[in-house]
Amino acid sequence: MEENKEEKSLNFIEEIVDNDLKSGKYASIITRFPPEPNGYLHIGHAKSICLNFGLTQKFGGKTNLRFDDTNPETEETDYVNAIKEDIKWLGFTWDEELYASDYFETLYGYAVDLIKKGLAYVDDSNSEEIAALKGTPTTPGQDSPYRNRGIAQNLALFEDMKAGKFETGERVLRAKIDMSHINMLMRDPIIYRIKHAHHHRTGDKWCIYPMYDFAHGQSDSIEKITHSICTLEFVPHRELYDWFIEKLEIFPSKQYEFARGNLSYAITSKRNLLKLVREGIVTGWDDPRMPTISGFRRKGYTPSSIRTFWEKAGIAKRDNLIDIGLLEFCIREELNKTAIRRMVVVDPIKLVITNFPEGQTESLLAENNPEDEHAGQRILSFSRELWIERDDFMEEPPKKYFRLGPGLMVRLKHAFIVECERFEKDELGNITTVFCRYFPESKSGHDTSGIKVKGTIHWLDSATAKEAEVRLYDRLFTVENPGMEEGDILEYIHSGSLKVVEHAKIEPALLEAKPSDRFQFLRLGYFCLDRDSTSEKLVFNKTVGLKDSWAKMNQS
RNA sequence: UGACCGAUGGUGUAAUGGUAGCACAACAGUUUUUGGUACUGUUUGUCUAGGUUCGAAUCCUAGUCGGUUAACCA
Repeated sequence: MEENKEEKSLNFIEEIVDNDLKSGKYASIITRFPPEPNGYLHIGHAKSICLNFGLTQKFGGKTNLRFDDTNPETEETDYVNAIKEDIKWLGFTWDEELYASDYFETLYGYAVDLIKKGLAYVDDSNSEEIAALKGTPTTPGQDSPYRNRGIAQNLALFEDMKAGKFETGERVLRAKIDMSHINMLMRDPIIYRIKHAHHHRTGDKWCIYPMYDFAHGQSDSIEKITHSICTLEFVPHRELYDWFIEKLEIFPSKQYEFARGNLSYAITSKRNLLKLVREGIVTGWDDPRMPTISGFRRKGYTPSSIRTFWEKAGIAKRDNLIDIGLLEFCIREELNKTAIRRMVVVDPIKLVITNFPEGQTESLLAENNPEDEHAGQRILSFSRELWIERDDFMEEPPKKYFRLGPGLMVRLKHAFIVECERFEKDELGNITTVFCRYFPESKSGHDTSGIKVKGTIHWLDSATAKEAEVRLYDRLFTVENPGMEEGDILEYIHSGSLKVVEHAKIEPALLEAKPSDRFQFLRLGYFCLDRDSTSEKLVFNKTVGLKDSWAKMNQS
């Protein structure tokens, strides 16, 4: 009977792996996650991480972390550390921590091999000259005047390059393939360039550095990666990838490509992400509005919600723009089950219970999480003066407004039913105080009043309420696909993406919040403690709002 | 313009020549001391035109549309 649980179909890469294992092509697989340490990991990287590590979790094998650090000018150790932290936080453990720069010596040897085979040459042309002879997709390129140098001279020149006898950019090493090849990448691609730059790991040992195409596939091969998974823009590189492996006669790693995952209302281009940081649009790489892994972490997302999200989004080869609503669904679904409920009033107005004696306090029991009976209870204090949310009162309520207004009744969550008698405004016309009478026999759990109300609102006892800062986040962009928009990305920044509430009223119990805690602020959304919190002042970040069908009803 | 990759409801993703399914979203309803949750139901789809076949989302041909590709970046 329990046999009929449906087997989820494999994605196309899992299918390839499955076939390779079943056919005996490999006894076990090795994958790798190969970030370049020149920026922080974002939600798109998480897809690749989940795929690569997920594959070996599912089929067995190893997954390496390999930093693709072949460009000393942009790469930094700080990024290496941040990347490692993010991967660990996501819940994955790599088998080996490796660096393309570990292979510089080997790679140099491979280049020498190529030269000896007559398959590489040193070119004295500069960047413009090389571009000029490259041709176009429809016209063939032309041979460089240095293309037919002898092997011995190439060997000597390449050694001189390595020895630092030339300036940055003065010479390059090129593979000798075919200047009229239909694939532009095969038109004698540059494989080594001179950069007199300090490398974050090898220091000043090298002044020549391999290009991506002469480092990535070879690194895969050295590590005996069986399935080298990358995104679609590398499809044309595969031909070169295979060519080097064939000519070098090294382990035949295979490259497979999948479509990068794009999230609506977000960008995942490192260039633009860096711009947001540099221009001060956000406070840093881990600003909760950033689509970085560290941003989502600080915003209160859990690792499992991100993993679930990519599981649901799937893997394919077509371009996509995934609704951010799916990610929000994933985190709500998890937090609904696990988050402790607390009451917080973000925009307070006073509510006075006219028939409740002054100076008296009543204690009420409130469940911590209706979805989790083991979450326990807490005690709430109730007295004559309370705080309620400004949104929960209207002077002239429309139909179907199930909250407070002249003559209307609501239940105060975990407490009593109250009926509005009158209200006061200040000289600007803002509501300041609402006066209600309460029904003592309507106490939560002991309600004998027989009164039925449609609405329940949250509240706080003004005598015991504390204060905290609450940061309300909204999407960072005004358009669904900012990356595809014309012009500067900064034109599409949502000015209301952060609203800071300096003095929100909070339950005293919230004072004990720890950094790892996540809460549902009743009727508002999910929140977590921000690292900016101090002992004097707590700061809470909004992770995501609750679904709000009232707001939706009113937006049309 | 060339080459390559792709095209299934609003979005994402299955169906591997044999009943187009799942999730999110949307909509309607039930329950509810969170306008939350849970539950039930509904709407919406194979890019176009030919062909192969008893049978095509799937195979073939052509077209259309979208993406990638002409860095001493990865």
